[in-house]
Amino acid sequence: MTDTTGYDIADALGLLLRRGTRARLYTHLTEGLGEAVDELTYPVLSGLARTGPLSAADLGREIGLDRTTVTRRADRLETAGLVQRQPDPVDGRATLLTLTHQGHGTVAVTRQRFVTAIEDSLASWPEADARTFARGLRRFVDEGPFAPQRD
Amino acid sequence: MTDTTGYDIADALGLLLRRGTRARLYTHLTEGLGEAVDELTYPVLSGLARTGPLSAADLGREIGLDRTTVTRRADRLETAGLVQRQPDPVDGRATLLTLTHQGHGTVAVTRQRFVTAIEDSLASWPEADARTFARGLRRFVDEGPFAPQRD
DNA sequence: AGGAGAAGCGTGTGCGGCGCACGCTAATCT
DNA sequence: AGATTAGCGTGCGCCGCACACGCTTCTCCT
Repeated sequence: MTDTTGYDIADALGLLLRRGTRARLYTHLTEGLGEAVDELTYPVLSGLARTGPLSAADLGREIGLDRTTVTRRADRLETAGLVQRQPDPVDGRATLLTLTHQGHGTVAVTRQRFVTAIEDSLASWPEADARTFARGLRRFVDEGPFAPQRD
Repeated sequence: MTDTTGYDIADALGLLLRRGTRARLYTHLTEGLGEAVDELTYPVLSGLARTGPLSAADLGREIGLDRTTVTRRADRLETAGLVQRQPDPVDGRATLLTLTHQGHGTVAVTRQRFVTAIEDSLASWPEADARTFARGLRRFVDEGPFAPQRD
């Protein structure tokens, strides 16, 4: 019999990467967190959480957006009190984007919601299967064909 | 010790769903297939491949886009010879969007590239592990918290 | 040491994706 | 048959995005 492993994974990933899936996910994760947090601004927020204080240009490189786009999204988040700007003490040209306390809290909430949703869906799995799957997924994503930028 | 399964999966999925990942994937899959096929038009193409001939309105519901957006993307694909319009024989108001022979070919190429990339990245895995992972991923996506629209 | 060029920032502007709203035709329902 | 519903194309307006400009600050070379 022929091996369908690649096709099975392709189907599953295809579904996962669909627009509707992403939209539903964002809607659920950011619900009730204020209108400043949406599918557009969240990557700025979570990028900052990942990297720590960063200039708009650097953050743009990190998340694959133009510097000016990052600036304007950060404007909204700053107005909402989730992000703060401060002059870089080391470089007088640069402005560092930083998460406020509330900003950290917002990221923590969305991340926790994400984890909870995953754990709920894994609740019916034998624990060993769940662990195996988690390890496999991590490996697949980390060394996968299109995951991190290696350049 | 605490269980980190949910966090591991969340991290991996987070990386997978990032903008940059998606962009790199689309770039690779659609390379050299003509400028009509890109991240915007491809969902129309693959949606049609999935469902068969469909009206713009129905296809819009399928892929989560406004009817008019689908119409305009289909215009480009039609110009490029990948999609064809024909009046619905059953409903005089409707226009069915259909893949041309070339359109089917384009979808086949991208899908094959996707499968190949996945299989390449799995080449170093023990075959049993790869199969287990594929089964797990399918299950996770199918019954997962945000996969198919159940409404 | 000082001037040139590079690198940071904000913001004005143009392009393009998106969906609402309009006017139309065809189907359906009473 | 008339009214309502559902399909289509297309003209807007809105907004995300990045390029381009002018400015400040750093860095580097002479």
